[in-house]
Order: sequence, then structure tokens, then C-alpha cells
Amino acid sequence: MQRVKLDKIDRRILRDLQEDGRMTNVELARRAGISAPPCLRRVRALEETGFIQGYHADVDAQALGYNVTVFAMVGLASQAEHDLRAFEARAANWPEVRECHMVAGEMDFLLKIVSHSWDEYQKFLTTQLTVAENVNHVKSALSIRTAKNMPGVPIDIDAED
Amino acid sequence: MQRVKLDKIDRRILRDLQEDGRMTNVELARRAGISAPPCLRRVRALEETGFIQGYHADVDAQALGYNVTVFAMVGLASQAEHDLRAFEARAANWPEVRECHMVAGEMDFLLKIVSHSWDEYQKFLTTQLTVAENVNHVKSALSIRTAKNMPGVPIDIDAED
DNA sequence: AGTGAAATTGGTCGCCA
DNA sequence: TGGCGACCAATTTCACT
Repeated sequence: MQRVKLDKIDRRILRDLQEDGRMTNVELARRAGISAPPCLRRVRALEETGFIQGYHADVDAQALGYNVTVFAMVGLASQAEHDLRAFEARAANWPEVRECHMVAGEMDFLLKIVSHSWDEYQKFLTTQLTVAENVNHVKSALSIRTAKNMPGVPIDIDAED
Repeated sequence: MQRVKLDKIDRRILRDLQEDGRMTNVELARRAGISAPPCLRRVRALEETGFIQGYHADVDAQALGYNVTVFAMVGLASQAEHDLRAFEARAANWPEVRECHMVAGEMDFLLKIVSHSWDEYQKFLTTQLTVAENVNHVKSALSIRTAKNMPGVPIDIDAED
């Protein structure tokens, strides 16, 4: 990743685009206090240096029938690097697994999984996850309701970094 | 939420916009196999009915100095609805808490928290989270590395629903 | 609800300060 | 770097089907 420092204008652009990814460049420029062309150049630079990794529509999961979100805490039998990578590769290929984090502590991986129903999740659990190679134990935490779900990170315009 | 059924074109639009939120309407229309105006009408309808809840730039957290992601599993002393809501309201006001899920099982809430460093997280933990009213115990799971992080849900173009 | 053309707006480039 | 003007592409509205 680039070690280039961002100025206040860059941070403002990042913050605004994180909040509204479809904001027009002219509006973005207006808020940043500069004109459109340099603003667009900054956005392109932020994209090319990887500060902005992409843009995504935030789709309502429930409206699409994904009523169930489960956090699965997975323990593996072997924590050798090769085996960890193998599990990560498997997780990457399961479409219902949206996030896969390797964590420190009692478990090895924390997965965020979406499903249409508890039954469908159980089926995934029993036919895919628990029977996968090297998987030792799985503890499922069903999300009853999501009180907060903010994408991205807090961006402070006035920062030293 | 609207109980309106989506056709294949709508699902295709949702899928494409979830993958690339800045795709132009003409490109979107081209992929969906219709012309631009009706495509735009569909997008607006999807936005107004809440299927699309917004658009966000995917900002690289590490590049912005957020090197630490922690999942905090929180147990409360009282699970009365009023007390649950009070905790959710508190979580909503902590900017470093990006997600707050009420879960079934041994713990009550699962929080996804971003921080610049482990020290900063510890400070948040000891001065904000553990001392908050009704909080009984907190177990922190530090994310060592993120193997997968896909926003949204899998969208199958050919579905009955 | 989709099409095609028209008008308005925004994105993008070259050049200059 | 940022700003200005020009051109091109995209968005958006309208009349028609």
C-alpha cells in the first residue's frame, strides 16, 4: 500500500464517497472546495493507489430473502500455515460465506454467513462446513437482529497522519 | 419492506450494482438487455422501495491506519428489551463500532470494532465498553487477517421468489 | 412497460497559472 | 497542484408505441 500522505481534501473525498458512492464529481468537488477536474484527478489517484478499492450498492439482504445471518466460530484440528490457507481457500469458494477472519483466541476462524432460512443454514453447516477437511468444531451464533451495520471506517477530516 | 417480486432484469441490476456501484446506467442497461430509460426507472424504483439502501466506496481500512479489527462478544446483566435497546443505542454512538448484532447463545451482542492499534482498542474497551451500564462481560477476538470480505449477498439471477 | 430522440448535466482532456 | 474552457458521453425527460 502507498505510504503517500492524504491531505484534508483527500480525506474529505474519501469520507463523502464512503457515505455516498454515487455522488457526482461536481458535487464532490463543491464539498471539497475545489473545482471538478482536480477533484476527479484525486479520485482516480485514490482508486489507483488502492485507497478506494471499489464501489458497491448496499442491497437489503432481507428484501432478497436472506433472513438469516450467522456468525460461525470455527476451530481447526491443525493450525499449520498450509492448513489455514486451505481452509481460507475453501471459505472463499462458499458464496454464502461473506466474511472469513482468522482470529486469535479459542477459535481459529470467524465466518459471517448469510442464508435464506435456519434450515438452509443447517444444511450448509452439516453438509459443507463441519465435514470440511481439518474442521474440528463449529459454534454458530445466530444474529437475532442487526442494530448497526456501517460499512467502512470512521474518517476524521482533521488528522495528522 | 415491499413484497413486490423482482424479475430477472431487476436481479441482474442488483447484482451488477452490488459488484460495481458506479457502473453507468447505459452499461447497466446494456448488460440487462434493455435500453437506458427503463433501466434508470428500475434503479430508482429499487432505491425507493429499499432494495438498494445506498452506495458506498469501499475504502481500504489499513491504508487509513485502521490496522486492527476486533470482534467483541458482549454479555449483558439484564436482557430486558429496554436494556437491550439502551445498549444498542450506545453502540450506535461509538464510531469505532461498525456492526452491532444481537445474537442467540452464550453472549448477547457481537460487535465489529475497528481501531488504529491494539492499544487504542484496549483504551476503548476499558474506558467505554466494559464500563458501560449493564455490560457484564466482554470477550475480544482479534482478527489476525481477513481472508474474505465480500459486501452484500449472493444474487442468483434465476430464482423463483 | 419499452423505445428513440432531444435537452440538460456531468465527466474528461489540454492548456495555462 | 488548481482553474478554465471545450468536447464528449451519460443522464434524464418527453412523446410515442
